[in-house]
Amino acid sequence: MAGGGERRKKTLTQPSPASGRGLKGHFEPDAPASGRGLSKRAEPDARRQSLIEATARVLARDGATGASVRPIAVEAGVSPGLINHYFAGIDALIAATYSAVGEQVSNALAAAVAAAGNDPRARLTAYVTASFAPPIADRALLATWIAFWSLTGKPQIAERHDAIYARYREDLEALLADCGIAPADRRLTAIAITALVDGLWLELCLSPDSFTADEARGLAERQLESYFVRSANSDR
Amino acid sequence: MAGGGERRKKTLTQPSPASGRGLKGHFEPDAPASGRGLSKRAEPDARRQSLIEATARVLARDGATGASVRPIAVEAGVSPGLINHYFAGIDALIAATYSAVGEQVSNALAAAVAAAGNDPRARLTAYVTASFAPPIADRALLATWIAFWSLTGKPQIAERHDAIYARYREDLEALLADCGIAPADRRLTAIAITALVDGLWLELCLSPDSFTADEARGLAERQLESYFVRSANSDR
DNA sequence: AACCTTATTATACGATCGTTCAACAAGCAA
DNA sequence: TTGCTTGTTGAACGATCGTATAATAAGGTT
Repeated sequence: MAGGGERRKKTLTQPSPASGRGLKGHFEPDAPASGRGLSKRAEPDARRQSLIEATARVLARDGATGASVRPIAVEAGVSPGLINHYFAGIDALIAATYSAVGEQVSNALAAAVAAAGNDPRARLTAYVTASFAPPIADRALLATWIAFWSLTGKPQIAERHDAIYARYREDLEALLADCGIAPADRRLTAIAITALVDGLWLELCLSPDSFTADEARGLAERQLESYFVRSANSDR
Repeated sequence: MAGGGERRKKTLTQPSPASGRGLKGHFEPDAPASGRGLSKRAEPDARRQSLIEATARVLARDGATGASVRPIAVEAGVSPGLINHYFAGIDALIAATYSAVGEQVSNALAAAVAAAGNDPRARLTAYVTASFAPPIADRALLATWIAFWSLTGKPQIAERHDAIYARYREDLEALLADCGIAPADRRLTAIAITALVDGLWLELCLSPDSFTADEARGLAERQLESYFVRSANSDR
């Protein structure tokens, strides 16, 4: 919508006085911004990934309001124009970051399950309580997540949200199945557990003084127990 | 750095063609924005209230990103400068709106409880399930709430959040007490119920296709039951 | 009437927003 | 070497952000 299309012919024809190399001067000669190297002519995939990671860091640090083109470019050690070379716009970059962060969270949960051994109940508990320990229980991750929620008005972002949450519930349903929860109960049980965990996680990050991570873990475990008690009663 | 600061001198020196009264032109002559009258020299308290309500409407419509001075002023049928006359800044206005909307929600829940009659269990159920019906279960209200969450980095907003949630849990604890939940259990029970309801409410508003309001209500009711079953067992 | 107080408007400022684009630079092919 | 492709820069645009402020308008007091 912004930016014209014809005015440039005259304006920029004469080269600007000091535009030899540009960016370099603002940073350490070869290590831009925050440690990421990648200063020149990166592999397209690596550059895309680096931009996504920079966006995630900015979202975690400054939330939705701070995640604008220039700060992200600075964080990535790159000029602002480059973002539009790799992504259709800032919204597309943020959407891609949503998917990437969602994947990371998913991996962290999977790791917690894997570390729990082979007992189905232990694996389920691990999956559920992982949200109350690092790296999930993290104020910065919540800020990132809220930023995504605040953008679900755009269909592009809403799609990612649905996909990420659907997968979360799918994983949970599989774990419930391994624990012997009846197929007809799995869907709603997964929804309830997801909601409880989300709500506890949200409030735990938002105002950590109202209860502790241990209390949250205890509440989630009790909720799980109640499903098995009920299931045992109705099965018999 | 961009845009320059010198070109404006010319651009804006001549007043915009139709700026006798300014805002008026966009709307009905004497009923600015959305029905609020109050066009000139209002009582300070009424004006403050009208600005807060306009902010709430804009937050509901456009979320956190859209809640900036000018759109709010348009919604209130007022010039942008007036906002800084009544509030220390846009952040203060939004904080005040948080309190006001929190109060409204609180009132809506109280009304649901009052409508439920005298049976303590019915009153508790009404309080809990009111979140899955209008006016609470509303995409626009969620957008408002997410906007507040996204600002909890600022201490001013975080305080309001803590106060609002503390009150929510207090009310819930009182209802639990009426239902005979042991004093020692009330705090954590209230936290768990709040979390479940919040999580269900969040996802119900965010992606309404994953489950229905009725299902959410059913899940919340079952959770309540489980607390009474447990309590009955341990009491006897 | 003249005066004072204050609600309100309208405009301006400097900063920053997302996007565009001509120019520069790096690597590869011929 | 010369060309060609393309990653990359830096500057500019128009829009909009939050805030400040001089001028105007309204109401009340004397």
